[in-house]
Amino acid sequence: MTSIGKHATIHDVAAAAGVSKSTVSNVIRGVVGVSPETRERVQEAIEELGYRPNVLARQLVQQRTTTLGVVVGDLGNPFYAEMAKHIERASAGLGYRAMFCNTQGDEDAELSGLESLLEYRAAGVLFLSQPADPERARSIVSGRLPAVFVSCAADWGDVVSADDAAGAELATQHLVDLGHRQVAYFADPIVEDAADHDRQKGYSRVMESAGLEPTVFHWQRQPGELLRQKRDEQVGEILRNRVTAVFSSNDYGAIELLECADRLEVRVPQDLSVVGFDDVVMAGLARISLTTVRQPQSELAALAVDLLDARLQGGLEGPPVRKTLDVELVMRASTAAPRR
Amino acid sequence: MTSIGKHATIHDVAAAAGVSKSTVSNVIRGVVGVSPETRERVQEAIEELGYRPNVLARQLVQQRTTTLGVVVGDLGNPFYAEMAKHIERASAGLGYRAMFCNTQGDEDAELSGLESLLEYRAAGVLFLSQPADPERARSIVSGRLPAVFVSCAADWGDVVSADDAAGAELATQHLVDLGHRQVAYFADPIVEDAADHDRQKGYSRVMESAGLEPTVFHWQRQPGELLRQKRDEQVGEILRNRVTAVFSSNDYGAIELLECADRLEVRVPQDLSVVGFDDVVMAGLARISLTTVRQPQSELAALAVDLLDARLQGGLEGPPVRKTLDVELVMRASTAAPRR
DNA sequence: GGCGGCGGCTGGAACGATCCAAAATGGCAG
DNA sequence: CTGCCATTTTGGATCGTTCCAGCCGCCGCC
Repeated sequence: MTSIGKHATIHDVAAAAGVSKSTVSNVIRGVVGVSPETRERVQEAIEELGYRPNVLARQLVQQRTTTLGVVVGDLGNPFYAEMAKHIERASAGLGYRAMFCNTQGDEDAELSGLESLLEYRAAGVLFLSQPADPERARSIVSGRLPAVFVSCAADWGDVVSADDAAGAELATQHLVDLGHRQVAYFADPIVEDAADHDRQKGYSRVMESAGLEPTVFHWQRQPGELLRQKRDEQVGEILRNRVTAVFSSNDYGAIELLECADRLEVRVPQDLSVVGFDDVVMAGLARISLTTVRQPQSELAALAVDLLDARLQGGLEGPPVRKTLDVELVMRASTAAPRR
Repeated sequence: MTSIGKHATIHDVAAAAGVSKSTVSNVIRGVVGVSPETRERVQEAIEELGYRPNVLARQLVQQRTTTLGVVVGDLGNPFYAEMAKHIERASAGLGYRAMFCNTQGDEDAELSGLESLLEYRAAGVLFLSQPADPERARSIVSGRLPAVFVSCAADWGDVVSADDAAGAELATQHLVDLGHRQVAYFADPIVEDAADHDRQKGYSRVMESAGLEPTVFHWQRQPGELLRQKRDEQVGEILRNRVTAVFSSNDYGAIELLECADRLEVRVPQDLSVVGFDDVVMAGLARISLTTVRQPQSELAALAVDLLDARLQGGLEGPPVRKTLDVELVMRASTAAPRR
């Protein structure tokens, strides 16, 4: 084996069809002004040789690529994996190819990923999560490539996000309407980014206008997997503070919370109501049945790619743009009125 | 904005440092025989201009790329998403970049993805799931690029997989040891590939040597999302057949089964024991707590990339190789002895 | 019959790197 | 002062495309 059989070039096709390479080029690009017979002959030669144009050479001479860099925090997190899928599909739909950089929240991985994207002359960059090192990321990308932030934010690129504040208000209001007075907010366990910030604000607003006191908790960030016990302690702590409902910055954290509750034999929703944010597929499983705020994932992805495309095509100029999509509260079995 | 600020080239650096482009090339490639002072000067110019070598140009002249194509069925399926993450990491470790093609089980998407990989002159292809159209995939890839099949199989490329048969035996034996007599096998809902086949064989072997009759079920394949009701009917059907335990081809299907059971108010594990295969992260959640067979995902990924690297470096020649990794039974709360 | 116009085709210069052969430089011995 | 060798540097060919300017031959018109 190992016969990595060399690829046919445009010259080979030209020779086989008895025309010049320019004509072959005209045929594959579908320009007008090639006679039907010639076109036919060239197509046959292409078929015959299994010729595929070399994208590298094309992009080199054209001075632009159709590669979109996608920086994603953790493909193991269902929300990101689902977003990645949608981004990939949206990119392909507009003729782009997505190149993923999974950073695992690691600054070095993020930086080398970004450098690599520059070396590949990516046409633009999509951030699916707040950069771990925003300053360096900015200095590497800004001014060179257009950047779009999806479900996170920075002032040096376009932003596409769900209406985080409104979603948080829906979620919090839902808990307040159920009769909860002690409602806590749990920040994202990994990165407390702009999305997190807006959700927290929405939460606080509703709490205050209901005359209640907002309480924000932060997961104890620990390296490695040892955080389980730490988390149980934390959750035990908040329950002792007579918290009866929690709004978590996202489903990932909410499901983590359900885990803790199960271990501590705290019943959900009887002893504790939980609301998440994202509506990942898992949240809809009967065993999880998490009340949450649905983000329109595929619309977010499509809009983000459209925006990047507009920047690249020159259809959009000027300062960064900020687009917000509506969200929706999905009520499931993790919320109920507090026990008297 | 839109100032997609042109990238500096090797010429710009050469001019800035007052040397020839060859010298700059020598510096960035780290070849010996460049005087320290010159090296220093060039490094400064590179820094100054924010220069990054153009990978496209390099790969064009070198006639090889470091791009690995990865064909994956559904990034929304946690097993694939987790594998994708590991593949990405393993690739980066050996200096490759992964390019994902999410096919969503669609033949057209798969074919255009593969064509695209050829156009990018990918160095090799990794299949994370059996191709939807094996014949065409073969004709496009085989003989041109080395291919590695991870957790699936084909005779025209190297195969890296968990010991599917042994895992299936562990799982089935576990159920038999618990006292189950009516143990059914559920095939993969999406693709019944080579991995599925081996698992089924392992299941049958244990059943027969225990003097029990193997019963294989196939999920009713339906397009769209209308299958929920269909599935409930199916599961109702098998329970009426007095099946007390099910071994599912993978966790995805097993979790689907748990869903049905919950809807039908069939208690797991009291009325029905369920074992999966893969040990996706979700299976370990307290709410799911699925007994399953753990596949060593990161080892599989690392081995697959190593193998592809060996093929590319010429360290491995000859006919396709088949590597198998050991698996392990993880006992959780979805299995118990049958009720009398 | 000459000539302008046009459709169809072609040659060659880019693009930005690598890498080899050859040239420049410099030190030292005869 | 010359010749020789080792070290450092350089020019140029090359990779596979795109795309522009120009060429060729044919047709019709005056």
